Amino acid sequence: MSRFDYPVYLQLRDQLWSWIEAEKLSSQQRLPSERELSERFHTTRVTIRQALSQLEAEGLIFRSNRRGWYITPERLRYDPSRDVGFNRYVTEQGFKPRTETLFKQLTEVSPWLSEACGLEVGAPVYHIFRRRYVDERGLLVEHNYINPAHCSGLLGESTDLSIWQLLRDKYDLRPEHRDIEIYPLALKGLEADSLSVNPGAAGLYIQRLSFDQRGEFLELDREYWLHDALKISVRIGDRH
Amino acid sequence: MSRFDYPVYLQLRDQLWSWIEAEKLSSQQRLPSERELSERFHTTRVTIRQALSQLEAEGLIFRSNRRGWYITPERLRYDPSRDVGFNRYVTEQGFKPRTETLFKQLTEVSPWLSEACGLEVGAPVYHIFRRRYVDERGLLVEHNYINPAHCSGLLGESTDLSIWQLLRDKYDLRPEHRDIEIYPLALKGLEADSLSVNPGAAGLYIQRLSFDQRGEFLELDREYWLHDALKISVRIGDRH
DNA sequence: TCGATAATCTGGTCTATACCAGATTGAGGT
DNA sequence: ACCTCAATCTGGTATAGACCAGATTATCGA
Repeated sequence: MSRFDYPVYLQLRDQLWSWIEAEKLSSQQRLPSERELSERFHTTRVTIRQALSQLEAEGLIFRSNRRGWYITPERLRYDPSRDVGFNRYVTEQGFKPRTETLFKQLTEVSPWLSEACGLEVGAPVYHIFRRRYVDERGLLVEHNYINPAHCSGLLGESTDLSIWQLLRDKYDLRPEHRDIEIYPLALKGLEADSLSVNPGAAGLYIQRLSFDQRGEFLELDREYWLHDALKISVRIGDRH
Repeated sequence: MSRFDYPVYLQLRDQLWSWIEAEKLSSQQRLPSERELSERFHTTRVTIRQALSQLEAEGLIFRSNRRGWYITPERLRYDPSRDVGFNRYVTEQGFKPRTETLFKQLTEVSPWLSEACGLEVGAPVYHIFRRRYVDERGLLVEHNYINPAHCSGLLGESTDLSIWQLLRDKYDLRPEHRDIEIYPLALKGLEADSLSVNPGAAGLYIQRLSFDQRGEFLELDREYWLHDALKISVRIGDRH
């Protein structure tokens, strides 16, 4: 009952999968080099790479720039509708969070940002760019564009923790409603570089546009996640 | 100011992008064959394929099994929290919807389904498997698992339209709350075959677990979308 | 002991070629 | 005008080899 046309790279995929299970490789452990694998499985490097890419697409393994292939950790559960800080929900799930602020600046509203948030082109806006880690693997980068109207001096604060918490506790600002957009995309340019992945790597884009109690634009959040890093989980229509 | 290490396949990507713009190729139009492109751009087929894969990952083009490369249509906007049928919101956006029921059957609750929905293993459950098209491109396949308790005879109805509408109008069943899960995955097996894509093609998984007015399990919906087919758009916390 | 440097290892890119299977096209026969 | 079947075109898979640049490791000198 064997399928004749089952291609070699898929057979290799299966063998690699079994091998990983047998060796009980766990999160963040490294696989042998491509050259070693291609010898061990009697094929060429090109074909072994096809099999590895397959497992990468399936989220079992990931590559780290010119260092090797590693076992992908469990997906992080994430609810973009809840106003809970990154650090908190990562910790809740038993992982170790870390946030790096790559830059923060006061800048001017660009045309596309104006389109999205309603502020006039050229108006002042805070722009924060951060990278977030879980167990020391960089999972996403995030652009925050914040309306400085009611939170001047924000950039003087530490932004390595929750911006949401900062806005609430220090400036009494909280999102009243939000527009959320989610879609798969290819990481490239700044986002790919910041996450040390090759251009074209699969990613997930999450955008949150928040308005405060007054109905004014509060914040635009643009998150670029690795495709294998998260599982979005939302509960809707529950009163509890 | 040229970057020395900008790889050929990314240069080709840029050239192809420009070429597509210049030719004003539009939705669903076909590109020249890989062999022709590799001659035209003075490179090998392997490298041109890398460039094409890049554009595929970015969602500009898609491949149709051994037929060629085509321009990807605009993404469909989709709100999984709204109880609006597929046909309606596709039409609203100016596209042409179509649904194909690939099979429907009364079957038994499997262990993983029991885990998800709370019904006992072996209990009866309706299982419907459908494929959905937009402008004659198959964008997703969908498994519906429905609790037959309050809608016996459902399988006798036509399931090429909205199941949600059927449940509401004929059986007075409506989802009261839902648990939604979303994450990127690789399409494979039945789902990849049904969408005529290669195993490992990037996809988006959307699961909706619905409970009715009584708090009883109503329906489990598992959708497998092409990665470039949709843009999820949700509004949260708005009273309008 | 430490820091700089050289050797080595890794995945990333690229060429050239070959054959296969599914999809499409075209020629011929009715 | 239609069907059939062969030729052809397409992307999919696979081999064998090569060189590059970044990352890591080993070595050597201060």
